[in-house]
Amino acid sequence: MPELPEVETIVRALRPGITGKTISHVEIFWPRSIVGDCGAFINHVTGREISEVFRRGKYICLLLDDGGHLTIHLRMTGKLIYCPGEKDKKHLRVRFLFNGNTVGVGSKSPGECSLHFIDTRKFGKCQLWPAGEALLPALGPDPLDPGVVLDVLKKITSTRAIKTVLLDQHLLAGIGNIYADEALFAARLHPLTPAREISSIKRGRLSRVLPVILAAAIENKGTTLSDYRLPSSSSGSNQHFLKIYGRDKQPCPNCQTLIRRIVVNGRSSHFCPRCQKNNVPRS
DNA sequence: CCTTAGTCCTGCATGC
DNA sequence: TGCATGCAGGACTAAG
Repeated sequence: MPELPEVETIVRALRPGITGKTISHVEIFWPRSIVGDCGAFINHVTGREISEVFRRGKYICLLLDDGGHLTIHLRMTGKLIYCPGEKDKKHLRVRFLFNGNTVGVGSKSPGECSLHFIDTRKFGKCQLWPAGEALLPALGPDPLDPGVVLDVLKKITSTRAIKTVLLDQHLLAGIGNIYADEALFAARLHPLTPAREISSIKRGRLSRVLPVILAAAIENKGTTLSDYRLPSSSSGSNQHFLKIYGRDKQPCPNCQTLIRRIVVNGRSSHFCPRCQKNNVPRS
């Protein structure tokens, strides 16, 4: 599942390839991949030049030359792939064709390239935000911005589990299941710890490790567990460095105690029962 | 304020 | 071997 580091990796790869290019054609193969009316989407987007490519939480954002934005959320299985040929036709949902003066990646002719939005489970969404309309207004601040995580954690008065809070995109934008578990392990916090009961020492610890873990994952070009790929269709390598996520019943890298998996807020959560002690009744 | 269940989907794992 | 079942999961919505 693409989270902040995966989306950041994709944005960095996309930026030199499509900035300054014009969207010459859009083809929609699964209409529900578009938020709102498909015809209006095509009409607005076609002929627009890409002014900027950036990330906001888990959203890939394209600033268009008319001041509007095109956002893409990959959810679980979404991918943006340059010129993948015909082999992924089965899961192709939207195809963007670009032309312009910059050098296309994997393109047949100079300045031209196509970008395929491929999404097995069809949960991903493309959305148009007209000029003047606030972009993603409900999204919280970015956990990579200095001081942000500590500020947010300080303000929490909620009794909700810290795992739930980390996944709440209104509070912090971009953290998903993998990096929430990794950060809680590094901070030695049990996922069910009520957020407002976390001591200032542990709050400090969590706010320190979270940006480091995210930055390291970006360095590794993201975590490829199944679907996630770079636009070149190559894999990330951060999966080799995960310490807790997906390691149910395997020994903790710190103390060899067997890692446990529980469900918090409907999401699977992995933790070490010894390193991540619980103040709360029950494991 | 909060939590839970349902919705969207498909591929893969499980069980008989 | 084949078929049925169920599970995962990000964000949103409705219900309690």
